[in-house]
Amino acid sequence: MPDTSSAPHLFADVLARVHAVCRALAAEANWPEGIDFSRVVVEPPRDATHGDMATNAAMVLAKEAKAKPRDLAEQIAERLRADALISKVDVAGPGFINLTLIPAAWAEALRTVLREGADYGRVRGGSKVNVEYVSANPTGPMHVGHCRGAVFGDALASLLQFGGHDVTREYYINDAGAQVDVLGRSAFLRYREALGEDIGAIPEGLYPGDYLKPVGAALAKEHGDKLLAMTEGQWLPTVRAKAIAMMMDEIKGDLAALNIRHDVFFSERSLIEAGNNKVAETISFLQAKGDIYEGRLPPPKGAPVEDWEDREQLLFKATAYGDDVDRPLIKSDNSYTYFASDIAYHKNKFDRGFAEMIDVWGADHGGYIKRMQAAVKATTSGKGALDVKIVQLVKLLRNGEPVKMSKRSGDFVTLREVVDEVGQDAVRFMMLYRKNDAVLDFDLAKVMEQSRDNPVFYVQYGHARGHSIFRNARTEMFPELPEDADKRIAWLSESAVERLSDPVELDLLKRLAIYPRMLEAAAAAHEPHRIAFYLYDLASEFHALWTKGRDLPYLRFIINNDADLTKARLAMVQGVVSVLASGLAILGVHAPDEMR
RNA sequence: GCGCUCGUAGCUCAGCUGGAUAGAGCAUCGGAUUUCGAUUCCGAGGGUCGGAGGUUCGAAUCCUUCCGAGCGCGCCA
Repeated sequence: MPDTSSAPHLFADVLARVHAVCRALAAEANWPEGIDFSRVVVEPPRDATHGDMATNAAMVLAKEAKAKPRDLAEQIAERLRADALISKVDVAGPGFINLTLIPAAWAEALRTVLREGADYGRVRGGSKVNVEYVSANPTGPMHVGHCRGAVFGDALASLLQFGGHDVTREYYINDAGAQVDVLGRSAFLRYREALGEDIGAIPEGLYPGDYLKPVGAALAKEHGDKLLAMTEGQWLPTVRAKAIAMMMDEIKGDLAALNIRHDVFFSERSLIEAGNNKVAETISFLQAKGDIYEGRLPPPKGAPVEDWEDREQLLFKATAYGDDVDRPLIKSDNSYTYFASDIAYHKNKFDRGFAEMIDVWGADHGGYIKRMQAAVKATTSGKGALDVKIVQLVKLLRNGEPVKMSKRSGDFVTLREVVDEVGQDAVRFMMLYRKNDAVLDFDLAKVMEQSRDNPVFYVQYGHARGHSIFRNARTEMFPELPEDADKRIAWLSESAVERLSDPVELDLLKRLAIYPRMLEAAAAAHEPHRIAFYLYDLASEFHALWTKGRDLPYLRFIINNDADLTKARLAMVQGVVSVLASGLAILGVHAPDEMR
């Protein structure tokens, strides 16, 4: 269980009070044992006129308490009225209990934001989680298609980390299949080229990209012409290994351009090393459990398979764990299927202590989820849980027109080209400004706009505007306002935040108070996009308040004849700045002090 | 044929794991507006939440079934 006590915030506080009231009632009225109170939630009501918070306690508990929801609501409401933090309690609709908090509660919420600083909303002491993402084949540089999964996985990992989990970011290197052999042969061609040979056009079936030229050159430098005298069986392991290593360096460079780093790079090949064959081990493990048998499969129904051969083969009983058909583990040439090593890989994750695993895959792997989850169930006896997050396609556009071809590689647009053009912040934010399972339009021109239409700009500008206000306050009123964040926060913590009483100010404070709750929900649902939307809303509200000050001078942040109020408002601005910075940090997007 | 994902305002999308009268931004229409840093603010119209059933106090959300779109469908990874 995560230790939420280390992350105090208003919603958790009020929820605890509601729980306490319910438990007290349960004890007095002799409700049955073992009632599940976890369904009781405290949330902001959809309609703000209903109050600050609402709880469903009465409706959720009515059945077990053998009471009518409205009656039970009245009982709970009566006790909540005695709470000093709550100024007004109403029962409404089918049994909602609407709560209005005393204004000081919001001032206190702001104090919490300032006191916690960068840790506001953070939870400590959660479970171990393995997040596997990117895992692009080491056969070339990353292309745009990889961007989304990379950014999504990275942000999800950060979100879970902030939510208290002990997160390992992992990359699975597919360095064992046929395509790395193709990579090796392609590199060998470049090696001959580097030795001066005219290789002509790259044959069909090999990788044509220029990015393999440096591999050829490196091989030539390292081995001279020695490899030329060998048979393919002799040079392939060497050439392949070199090419994979150099491609991984290339990929790591691409990831670095997006500010992404992994803790573990796990080699598929390492699973089938002689003397330590994890795949064989895993198959025996499953065999002992009775999850493997020799059998035949019906031919696939869809696109006809030309060389279909009905044969007896080694099958994993995936249907016993929720899959639609049983899955083969060994190919006709006696090597393992990709699935077989993937089972071993996920079992290995579990054996390393990860009961919780998250994989981030592209949309084209959707059909693979069931079998993998079946495999995890089987290899962990149901103790491991695998959540697979599918990221949908990204449609790359420029001013609404599809961008297909690349200047550099010819057939695909590389990740670098996109990052170089619009910057990592824009790429990261926009990749997260959509649910992962919805198709995303990414318009290269739009994300460069400096306007409200561009969420990246709008949110970052919110942060910059906060700092701009600090700079103005410094020259106009408080030369002593510290530049250093920690010192500034300490200085502002001394302010009379109770002076913040205008409804629009309180709305902003309420928005800040929701942040930890939003993070909790986003982490539980594995949905980092919620942060992006929250930040956009927060920035909008902040910009709106700023704009109001244009017409209504009393709402400006800097009030020349009222130092106390100004300081309180600066504290509020700091609250906004802190939360924007916190959220952007989780998304891996910079929070600039000024826009240039 | 089967599986997975999606379907919400004219467009692009949210909707806090079942809550109250379904929201926001563009766009449209009507008003206001030279700004502590960048054309902003207020208001209005606009919906069979793809269709039809079901589950219960209550459904955009869960179940069933159709319709439509995308992806996938032994030995590729």
